[in-house]
Amino acid sequence: MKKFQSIRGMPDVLPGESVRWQWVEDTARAVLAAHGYREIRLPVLEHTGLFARSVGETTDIVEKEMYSFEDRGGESVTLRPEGTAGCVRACEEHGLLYNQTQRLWYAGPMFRYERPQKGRYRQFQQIGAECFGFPGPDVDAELLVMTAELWRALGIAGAVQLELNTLGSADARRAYRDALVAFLEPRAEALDEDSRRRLHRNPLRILDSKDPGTRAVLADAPELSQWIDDEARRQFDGLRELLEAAGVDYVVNPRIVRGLDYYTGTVFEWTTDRLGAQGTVCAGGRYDGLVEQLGGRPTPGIGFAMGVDRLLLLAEAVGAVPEALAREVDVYLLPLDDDGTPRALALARELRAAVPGLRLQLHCGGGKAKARFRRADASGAELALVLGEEERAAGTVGVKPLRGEGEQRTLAVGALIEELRARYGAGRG
RNA sequence: GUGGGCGUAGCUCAGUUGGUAGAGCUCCGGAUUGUGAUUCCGGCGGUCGUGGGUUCGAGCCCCAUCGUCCACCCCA
Repeated sequence: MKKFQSIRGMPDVLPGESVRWQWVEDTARAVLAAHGYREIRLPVLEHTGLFARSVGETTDIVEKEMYSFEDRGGESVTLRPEGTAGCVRACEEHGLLYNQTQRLWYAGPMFRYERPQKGRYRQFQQIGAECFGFPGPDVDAELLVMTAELWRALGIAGAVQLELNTLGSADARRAYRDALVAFLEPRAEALDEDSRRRLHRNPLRILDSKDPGTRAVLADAPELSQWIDDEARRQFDGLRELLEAAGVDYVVNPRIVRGLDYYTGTVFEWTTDRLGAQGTVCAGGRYDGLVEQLGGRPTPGIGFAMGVDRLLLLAEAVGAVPEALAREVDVYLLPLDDDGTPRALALARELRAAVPGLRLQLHCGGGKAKARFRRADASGAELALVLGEEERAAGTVGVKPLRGEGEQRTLAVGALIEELRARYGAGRG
């Protein structure tokens, strides 16, 4: 019979890997909570129109990467390709932006129909944060300081670099766009094929082209910086001062334009050179017009999203993943024969109740003593708790170290609990 | 969507000019009727990604297809 495979670009996270994901997610959760950000949980499916209107009709994401389909009611729905649009929608729908500010975060899978490659999957995990009602640049700085803190907590601070740019107000951006198109149109034949295609769809992306011919044409092109309005300039300079005061290093990269239409003003990317072509690990920016665009009152906003898949790859590449994650079981309780199962079941329950945080795995599946100890070893546990006929009769437990030196000892249950509390109890060092 | 590399046991991989498929690890059993990891012996495990074609004969050559990896593109 033909076996099924997972859908292309939608990888499984296997046991052994999943603890690493939990480590990244738990660390991020802790940092976000420490900064007063609150979690919002959002659906994975939204009306297709939401993304067309926010991300932009002519962006690559909307044009060719969305998982869109008709539901059974004939309505066009889309598996979310990013989180900001749904977050704004939810905030508006529930009045979260009415005369109040918000600092929010969310996590979950996003979907884009792209050609999979290292660090790029069709279903991928993002953690995002969004702030509403703050004109900046103070929250902008807070967000970036917070991400820098997360990189430190994950042990990847030395492998990432912050790149900043400002796109100016929506009007400024539009004016620059027109000027750029006016400049490039007569020189179109010197551009590469991709850039010619983008000329009327998404001209700012041409600035990012790697084609030598296109780069030569761009050398004399009008620069975005000359179109930046005073307000955006003031914001950007303010942010730079705050970052410098906070000791967060950055470089200004005028080529960062971002691929989603809703960005205005400050934009940023955290990048690394350790992951090949997929070097952006976290990116975001200001989107002061988005709430209004989706039918709300004018509300300033800023946010970012980070790719959990890529952060994990990066942490692995620089050896930042803690060794301690390898052990998922502390102790392995094995009755030596099936007659010991009832007592083992009861003892397991007693120990777990007495030692919160203890990870105790009970032997199941029978077998001879030899096979049981082999399974104890394979579980990764540090200690085997042995429950044979003798121990049962005496009301004791054999305690055998499975790693390193040490002889098997026989302890009464009370003494065992004391020892397990000291070694594995919640809050242990 | 475009270009290229790679698909052999659960895992990592050998496999000669085309001649009926191998190793290590894992797993199971034994040496050890209540003691793992080390040692020794034995065993299970494969429609060689899938479907066609060429050939007396295909893991090997050809075509298609799927998957995967890398780059472009795009982005987190």
